[in-house]
Amino acid sequence: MLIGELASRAGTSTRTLRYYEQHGLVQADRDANGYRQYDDAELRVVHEIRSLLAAGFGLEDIRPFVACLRAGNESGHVCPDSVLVLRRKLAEVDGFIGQLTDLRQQLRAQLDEAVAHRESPCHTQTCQP
Amino acid sequence: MLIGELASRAGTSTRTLRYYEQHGLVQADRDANGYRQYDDAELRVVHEIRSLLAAGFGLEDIRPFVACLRAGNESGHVCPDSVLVLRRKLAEVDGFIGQLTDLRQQLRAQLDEAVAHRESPCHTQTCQP
DNA sequence: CTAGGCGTTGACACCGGCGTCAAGGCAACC
DNA sequence: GGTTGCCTTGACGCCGGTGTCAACGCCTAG
Repeated sequence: MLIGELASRAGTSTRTLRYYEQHGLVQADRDANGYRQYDDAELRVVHEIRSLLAAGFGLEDIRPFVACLRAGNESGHVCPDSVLVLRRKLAEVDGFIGQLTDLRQQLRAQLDEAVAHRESPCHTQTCQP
Repeated sequence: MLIGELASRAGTSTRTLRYYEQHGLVQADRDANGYRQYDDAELRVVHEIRSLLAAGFGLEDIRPFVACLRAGNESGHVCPDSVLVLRRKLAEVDGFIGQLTDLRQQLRAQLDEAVAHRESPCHTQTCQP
């Protein structure tokens, strides 16, 4: 399979595939003319990468998942290294949710305050005399 | 007040202040020699910008808050335009929290799955014969 | 032979809020 | 006059994943 076919089958671009290869995530043999030749298994790898990226992982984090797939597992998530990354990400997400929840509180408070303020004697930009 | 003093009083850098000015958020008069001369009120403006940035707003979003302060209000949050931005941001944050919550669910599920998998016959990278 | 459709590498652009360095002017003190 | 320390503008770098263009090679069909 050439790069264009893999790209369209994976729903992405050739640019993207070359980028993944450059970062050691996707592998390709070369034809005599220098064209990349892809194994069918690479399609799965690319799908794994795409879904993890969509979930907010970075390429570095994705590496162990790909290695896990290449090691012959049905899923990229079952290897110890992948699990470590999953745990770390879970913690990150929890922290992030916490921050956003705090922020949400503040925003609500400021909104309420602003609304309350509007009922008091005029202080706003658009007050009419 | 010169730029260095404002920077240290506001806990930021001169680069940052010039950047804000370039984007129309901070204002300065000029001395005869071209030096920026800041009004005391600008310190407050810079503080407002810093805290909103820290809360995750972008410079564009911050503009109305600064305008509100300049209009003589005690808080930058009380003007209609600011309130619009606050509402929009609140909605964004809610959406984001929702996405992260979904993601969290998926991560938990994948972790649990991986752990369950490890108890079944060996499929992982590091299995010993 | 030529056109066009695929492949190759290399490099710039983007976004946003700065850090950081360059090359120079101004002020004040020794 | 020289040093030090502030100021000025301008410009590149970063981060990450990708779009996009350039300039070129390969292959096939008409």
